[in-house]
Amino acid sequence: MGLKLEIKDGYYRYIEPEITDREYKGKSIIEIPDDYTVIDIETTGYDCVYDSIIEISALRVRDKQAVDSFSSLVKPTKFFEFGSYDKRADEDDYYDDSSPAFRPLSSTTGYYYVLDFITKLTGITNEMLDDAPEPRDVIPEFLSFVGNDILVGHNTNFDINFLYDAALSENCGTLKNNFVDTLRFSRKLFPDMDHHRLSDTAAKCAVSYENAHRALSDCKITFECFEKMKSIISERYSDISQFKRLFRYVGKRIDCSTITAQTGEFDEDHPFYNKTVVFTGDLGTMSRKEAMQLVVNVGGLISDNVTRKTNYLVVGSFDFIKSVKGNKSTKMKKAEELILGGYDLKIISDKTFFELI
DNA sequence: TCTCCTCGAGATCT
DNA sequence: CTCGAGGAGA
Repeated sequence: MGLKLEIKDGYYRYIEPEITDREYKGKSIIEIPDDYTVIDIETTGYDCVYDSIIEISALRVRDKQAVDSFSSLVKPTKFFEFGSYDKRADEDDYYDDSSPAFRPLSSTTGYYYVLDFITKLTGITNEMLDDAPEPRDVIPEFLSFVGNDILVGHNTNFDINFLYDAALSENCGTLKNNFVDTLRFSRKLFPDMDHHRLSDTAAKCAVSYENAHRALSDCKITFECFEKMKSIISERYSDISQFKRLFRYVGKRIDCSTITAQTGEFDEDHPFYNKTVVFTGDLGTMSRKEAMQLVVNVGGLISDNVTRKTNYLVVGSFDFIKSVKGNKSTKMKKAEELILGGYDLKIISDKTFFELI
């Protein structure tokens, strides 16, 4: 969000989006440490290129207990020219000219830090930020407070990116810490929940959500949620490796054997009756599973791979499948070989398939 | 059957 | 960002 312009030396200029690879950034890890530091920031918006950090907090935890905290407002590095265009101007919530928070920061400079909806959300006003410490002072303090701890937060990647970039631009060290994301934990532990926002997770964990949306409050909420989730993990799994397995990469496939006919009677003259059909590529309007179901419903057989038993290869589009070499998939090449070898196999387009079915 | 890759869809952070 | 779907290759 925010305008793509920055005021410098009395002029404004457009900010070029910088592409940073954040090469020293830590990894999102699945661990349940008893010693760690919870972090949270408030910002002027979602976009770390156009928005600024306005508050940083951290809560140090030792042996499952909160033992120390850090919290500071931060003077924004980017700001808006008063009255300048913003794409969200049409949305009522974002502007309220009568609100004191909307007043320009200074009548002489005529720009402001936070839009009204951020003040409504966090309670942080332009006036508060006018007196806030500079990032060149806050960022080093923050980095020294967290040290080498594992960082914990809800969707922490958001915070880490802002903080990493801030450390980079203030030239005061690098945020290399690995981090644990309570959002990922919440999704795996409570898969039935519709949403896994911090508020939802707190409700599920019976943690008070009062005073939310100030950085230190959110650290405390996140801390309590994390400890609660840790105890649920200990109850539910005999060791952490079982829990970690939930996050393990699994190449999920449609299990053909689970797709069975929804009717008992088949038309034995149907072109797919008792024929083995294999799909390759994207069918567009229909998912592969649905297409397989149609085949089985007319008495056909389905399989994942082209073999000598295959009778039809249905070819969808490869437009968005970059891993296909030279416009032909392995299944297609194999089918062509088999046809040359005299097997009863036809390659048909998805369009033909839908006509036949 | 397993792993790695790429893509799109959907969700979360302020 | 994460995750699922699906192609490729071992």
